[in-house]
Amino acid sequence: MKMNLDERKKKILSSVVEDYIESAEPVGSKTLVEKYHLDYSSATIRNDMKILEKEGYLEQPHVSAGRIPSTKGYRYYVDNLMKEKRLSMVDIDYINSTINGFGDVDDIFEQVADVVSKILSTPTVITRNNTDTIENIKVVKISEKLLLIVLMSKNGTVKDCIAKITDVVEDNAIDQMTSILNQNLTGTPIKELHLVLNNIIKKDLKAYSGVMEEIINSIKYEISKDMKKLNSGVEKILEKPEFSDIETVKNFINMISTKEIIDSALEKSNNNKLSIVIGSENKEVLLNDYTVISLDIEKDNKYLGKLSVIGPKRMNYAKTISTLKYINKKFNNTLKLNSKDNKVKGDYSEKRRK
Amino acid sequence: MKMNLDERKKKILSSVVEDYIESAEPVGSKTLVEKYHLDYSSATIRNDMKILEKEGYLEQPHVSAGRIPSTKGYRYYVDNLMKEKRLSMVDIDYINSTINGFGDVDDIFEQVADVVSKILSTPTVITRNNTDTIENIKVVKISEKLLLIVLMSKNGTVKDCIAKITDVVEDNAIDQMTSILNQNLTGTPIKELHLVLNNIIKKDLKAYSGVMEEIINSIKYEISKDMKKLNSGVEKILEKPEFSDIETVKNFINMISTKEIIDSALEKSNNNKLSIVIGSENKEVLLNDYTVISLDIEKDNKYLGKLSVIGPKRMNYAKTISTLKYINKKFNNTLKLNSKDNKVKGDYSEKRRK
DNA sequence: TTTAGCACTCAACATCACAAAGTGCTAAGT
DNA sequence: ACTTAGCACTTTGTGATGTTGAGTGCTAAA
Repeated sequence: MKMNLDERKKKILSSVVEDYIESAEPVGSKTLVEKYHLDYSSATIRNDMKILEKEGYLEQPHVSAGRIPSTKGYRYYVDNLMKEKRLSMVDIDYINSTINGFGDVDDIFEQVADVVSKILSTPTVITRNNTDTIENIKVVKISEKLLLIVLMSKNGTVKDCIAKITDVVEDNAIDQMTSILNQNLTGTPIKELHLVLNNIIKKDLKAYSGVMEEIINSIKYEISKDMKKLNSGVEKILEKPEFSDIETVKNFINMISTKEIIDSALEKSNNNKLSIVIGSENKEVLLNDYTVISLDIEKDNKYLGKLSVIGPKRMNYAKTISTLKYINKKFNNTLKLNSKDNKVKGDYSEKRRK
Repeated sequence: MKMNLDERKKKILSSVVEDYIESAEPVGSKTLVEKYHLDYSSATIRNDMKILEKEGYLEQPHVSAGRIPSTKGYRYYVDNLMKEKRLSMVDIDYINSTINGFGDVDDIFEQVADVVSKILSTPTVITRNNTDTIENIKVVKISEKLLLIVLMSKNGTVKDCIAKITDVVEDNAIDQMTSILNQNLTGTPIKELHLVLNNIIKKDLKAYSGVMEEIINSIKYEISKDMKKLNSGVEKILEKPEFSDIETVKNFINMISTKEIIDSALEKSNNNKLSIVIGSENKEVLLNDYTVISLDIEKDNKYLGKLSVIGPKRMNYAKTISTLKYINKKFNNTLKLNSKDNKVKGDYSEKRRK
């Protein structure tokens, strides 16, 4: 049930939001008249601001201060008032020169997170989708006592780990183990791998159990590494004026260091590819002063993971959104480039999918 | 030219350091008499403290405050007065249950850094030695369009990366490339790999240049990833009272986010395996309020890297040192365990060393 | 419906006084 | 010659008080 604001109120709300995003100071009626060329007197603006406050779009820190946007105010601004902004050439160049397509999907995620963090001066978090499934496993003997195990996932991530073995293993034993692993694990979601591995060791592989146990333990260790990665950018966000209070800083650092909070922040909240969760829209109370903007990364309609930006409610929504939209395009191109190569000159991707 | 302190002065200095480490408050003469059972009046203590201050062991924040240790004071304490403390059973258990020996040397470094960070509530930094040399390279075809390149180093680190290729490559071409890579790269220090790779591509490998270029680019990307890794623990250190000032917090976060500063902090400063650099002994000015304690990790007299702890000057030296010493032992056992296995039942390590 | 004018409120800052902690020095004690 | 009691002195921290300035809400007039 959204109130229909008249044009003047929209202009006022939008100006308050934009001024506050820029200055971090409560915005007064006089500032608005002077800076935003509203053709009304400050008294008129004041009346409207009062109404906007009653309707819940604005808040007043105290009676003799200007107004700041409420969560509802930011929401209205983002949904109805904000003008899309083109990303600057500098930023575009920076993105293009940094995303180089080396490495697997994981590596590209990290490169992207790093770029975004730099452009927006804000911490970013990568969440990889753990519903990804195992596509193929290879075991390679790299020396007498070391096996390299390579796990390829359906969505193009390659994980690998080293198993140290104590017994001498014949090449054909390795081949057999590899094929048994593949028979059992192909199609298994990575997050269930743990269970399936335990079953294998009990059921099928008594014969090789010594070596197999090493292999399985190594895989377990590898997949236990976290799928979420905080890409710092913390040092920059601390320069913003909302972090002039020591408690805020500590709470923030604590928050982004706490896995559970980040988990909850990044729960999928709607079906948009670009999700914006503002202030108190966050379920997690500690996040109520922050905004989390997440971009879902997909490939061939498969969800690969997401890239999230965490900042104060007073973040530059327009720039953040245009950056993420550009990144999305870039990401698709980088991934598609890989696929196209495969389709044109060989058939890695088809093969993987069959 | 170290002044010889008499017993009473030693006791006073040691008590001031220990009380200040515990309380973070300047220590007064009365506190010393009461809490540390010095059998002298506060006036006597005051006289001695004055002398200790004149000699540079103590400082006074202002005239009506107690004393705090100077860098020289901490140094004297660490070198002459500190009593070694056994690590608690809880901590020992925690270390033993966490360091599991999975993964390669890199992984073990990370596990160790994580444990130390938790036990000491302090940020830790891992520095891997980049004078390590390439021992062996393998190229494995993991699908039509993906090659896995495995780099094994002399000191037991395994790095690997994926190369996406566009041309079909025969198995024997891969074998040839592998052997050319090995001929050229074996013995090359990792930090010079970059240059050598450029030479190879110019000189030897025109024939495979397309594929080879992909391989080489992937290797370059992989080795460009940083050898230093900050293992957070920042959230805990911020709770310490020295971080009640907002500027201190920001400077600290900035400092540990700045690669160059960390680099300089970790420069080898002496020949001890356990190096302790206190406050203004740090070359880097921004580190003058902090102490960096680093443990060199070696295997068979080869320097593998180091594990460093960064904290306020007022850190718990005794506990930090005993933790690191225990970690050193643990680390050696874990590495030796690997070697022993190899010696007893096969010969991976000898082979690698020949 | 808009606006000028004005009384009112509140945060932020400065000023002041005072208590608490701890020193340095002097003079007396051992 | 060393130790100590006693006391004046210094400085920080805290709370009380006053002042300033920004910005509002309301009233009454346009």
